[in-house]
Amino acid sequence: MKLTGRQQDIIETSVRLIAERGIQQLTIKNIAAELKISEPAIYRHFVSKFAILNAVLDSFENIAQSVLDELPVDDMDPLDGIEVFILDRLERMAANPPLAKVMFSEELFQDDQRLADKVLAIMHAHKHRIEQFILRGRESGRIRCDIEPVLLFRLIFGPIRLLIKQWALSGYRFNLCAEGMKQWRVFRELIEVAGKSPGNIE
Amino acid sequence: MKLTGRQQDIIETSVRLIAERGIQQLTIKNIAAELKISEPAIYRHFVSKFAILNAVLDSFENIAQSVLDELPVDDMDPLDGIEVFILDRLERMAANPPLAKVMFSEELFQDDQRLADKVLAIMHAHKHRIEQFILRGRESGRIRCDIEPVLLFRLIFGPIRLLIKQWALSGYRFNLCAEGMKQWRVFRELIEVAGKSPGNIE
Amino acid sequence: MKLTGRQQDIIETSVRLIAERGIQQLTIKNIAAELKISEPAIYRHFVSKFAILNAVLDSFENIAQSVLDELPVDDMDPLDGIEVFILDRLERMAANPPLAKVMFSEELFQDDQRLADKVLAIMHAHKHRIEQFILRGRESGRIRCDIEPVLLFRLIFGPIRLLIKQWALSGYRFNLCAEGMKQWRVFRELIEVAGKSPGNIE
Amino acid sequence: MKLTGRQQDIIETSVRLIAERGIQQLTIKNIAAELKISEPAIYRHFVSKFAILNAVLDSFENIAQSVLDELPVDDMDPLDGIEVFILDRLERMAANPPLAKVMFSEELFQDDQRLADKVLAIMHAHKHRIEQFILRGRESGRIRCDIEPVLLFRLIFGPIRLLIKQWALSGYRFNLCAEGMKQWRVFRELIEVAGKSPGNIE
DNA sequence: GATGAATGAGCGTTCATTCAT
DNA sequence: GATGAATGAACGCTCATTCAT
Repeated sequence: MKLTGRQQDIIETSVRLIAERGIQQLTIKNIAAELKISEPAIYRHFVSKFAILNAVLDSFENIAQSVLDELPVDDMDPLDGIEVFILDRLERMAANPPLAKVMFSEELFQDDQRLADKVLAIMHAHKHRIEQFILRGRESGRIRCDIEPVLLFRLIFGPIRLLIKQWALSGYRFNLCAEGMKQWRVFRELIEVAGKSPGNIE
Repeated sequence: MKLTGRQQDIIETSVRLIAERGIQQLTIKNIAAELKISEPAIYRHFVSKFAILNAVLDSFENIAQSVLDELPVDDMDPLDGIEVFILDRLERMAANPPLAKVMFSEELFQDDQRLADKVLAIMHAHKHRIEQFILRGRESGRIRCDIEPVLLFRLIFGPIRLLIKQWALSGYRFNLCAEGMKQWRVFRELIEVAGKSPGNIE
Repeated sequence: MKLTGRQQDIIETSVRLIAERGIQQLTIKNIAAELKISEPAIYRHFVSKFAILNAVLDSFENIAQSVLDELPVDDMDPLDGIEVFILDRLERMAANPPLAKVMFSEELFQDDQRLADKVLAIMHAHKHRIEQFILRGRESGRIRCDIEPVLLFRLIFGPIRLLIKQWALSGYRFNLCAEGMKQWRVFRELIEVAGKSPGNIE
Repeated sequence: MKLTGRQQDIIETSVRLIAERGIQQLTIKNIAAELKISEPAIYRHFVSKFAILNAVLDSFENIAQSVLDELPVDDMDPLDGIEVFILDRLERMAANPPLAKVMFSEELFQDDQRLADKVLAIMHAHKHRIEQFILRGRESGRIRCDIEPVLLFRLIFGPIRLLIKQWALSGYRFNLCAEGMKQWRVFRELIEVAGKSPGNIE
């Protein structure tokens, strides 16, 4: 599944086009124009438009997986793990703003069932990750136990998603990472059980 | 701005088509086929496709405004006001599931700047309402003051939006209102300042 | 299966285009140009190019059936029945020369399995008709019995097909019906059992 | 006009592609794919697609000529000469079934006037050969004289062509040579003048 | 000899929209 | 209030072919 340089160009351009002009404007013609090549040239690199959208989603999947696979998140304090996860997403979005407009827009890929399913799978994997942290946090006593994990997940990620959407709609006019961390930490305090972090004296 | 019966049919059908088959399948042909009339007949009721989408957004706006305009929310406890607002949205979505797939999908209207702006305006009005409640809640001491209103807004509405999206993606397979109220109330408890509800000893 | 006027125009034009310029030149663009309408206009009358080709074959089928259904061929002398059948085909071809280039060109429809099957079915129906005559001719003693019916069919129809092809390739430069009748009758004499026609004295 | 090995590969593949998938599927891409080389590589061996089709027709021409040039057909009994000719064609087709689908399909090359003319020339040469035999047969009294040579030609070759077409359309499901010889011989008996074969008492 | 990348022309098809009836 | 017929623009995609490597 290694991508050639041109394939990466095409994916990047596609994400940008969706972000800037909407999915209806994601046409082979527009992609080609952005890359300054002819339309048929696109087909040397992807067999169809579907293949392009599929590769776009694959790249989202990779993004969603990469950090956590590299970090020793399993040894971390679960709340720190969630924080790393969130910060990673925020930083990626900040570094590649079009992502923010596209990545959490499940409706965009509704047109094709296969793509819609893929989007769903990514979303679930995402959720699964966070819930793992939550469960470990409950077991270790770091996270208060009086809130169901599924509700906690929405309380953690819902605001972050909304923040990202606001950032995109605002034309990227505020500091996403700073605001995002503020957003997360204010909630973290609400659910963190004080004095239970290892080595805490208090 | 009164709509004829046929106009309402068209709007309703449009929302359903977007929800069920994606915005790319919202074509004059498909709308006409659903309503079992010819394509040119659509133009008797709306001058253009843009006008239809515009009317769809207008209907969202009306939905977003209606309840609050009728209820004496200003005299209510602010937290109860928010609760009424959320419950109203949930009930509307539950009663008209396609709404859930469309109403919070700002990207769908990205194609046309005028529509995108309208979406933004609706979202802002939305946010403004909730923030009014939050401010009153702070003033009256019913809501804890150590969380910035903007963060609170996202903490209240982010999870609800995410829940609605999950409900739509799940094929409407759980009880939206029940789950939504559970979601809201668990957070309400976190931000409600105890002993300040009317009739409480201070 | 009634065709509108425009649909008949399109079929007729299609047959002519295939005949004059080859199947590769049978494009929606060319059909539209011949009819002096735009390409999309074609789609008001046929849902696809496949549907057009299908209708072309249907029209062949009708041609192949029509005469025999109207004539009292069952009461005829079988050899006369075959003669009527052949003459009918020749007259139709002569009246509509493009037919001659297309009707017996099974390869032209090879591109789509459904069309290829339809061609085969027409061919079989054709063959079945002739063989019925042959069998009746054998039973009634009008046709010599020392030649297998299937071989007789090829001896009757093979030369006629070849003649039609030569006529088409020659640019329609000879009298098809006259030559065709000569062709048939010379063979008829070879297989006709003399003195067995009703009322013959000899 | 000597062909390289690769050129022969390309011609052979082309004939097979036309036979199996229709002339519309005879594309440079498909030829290249079959030969497992790249598309531009084809152009090392033929300057254009036209050149390929031209070479295909040349190969048909060679096939049509070869046997008769090698055999002492001029010294043969004319009816035997025709039989050798027919049997040769049948054996070639049986040995290379795609040929059967393509060789007598004049319409396939209709797209280009130069190719269409070439097809016509082959057909004429073909016809000329057989007619030579017929004339010699008449002169030597071996073939009945009451049938015009041109009609005789169609009576001889029409059924064989039809048989070959039926064989191809049937998916090559019967023994072509056996059936073909049966077909020819039943007609041979009809036109052969008895008692004139060499060694017969007169 | 062969390839990867590219292209202009053209394909069948769908789009929103118009117009005469 | 509705229709059948039509259209210019655009769509995703394939074609034969070229060119630098």
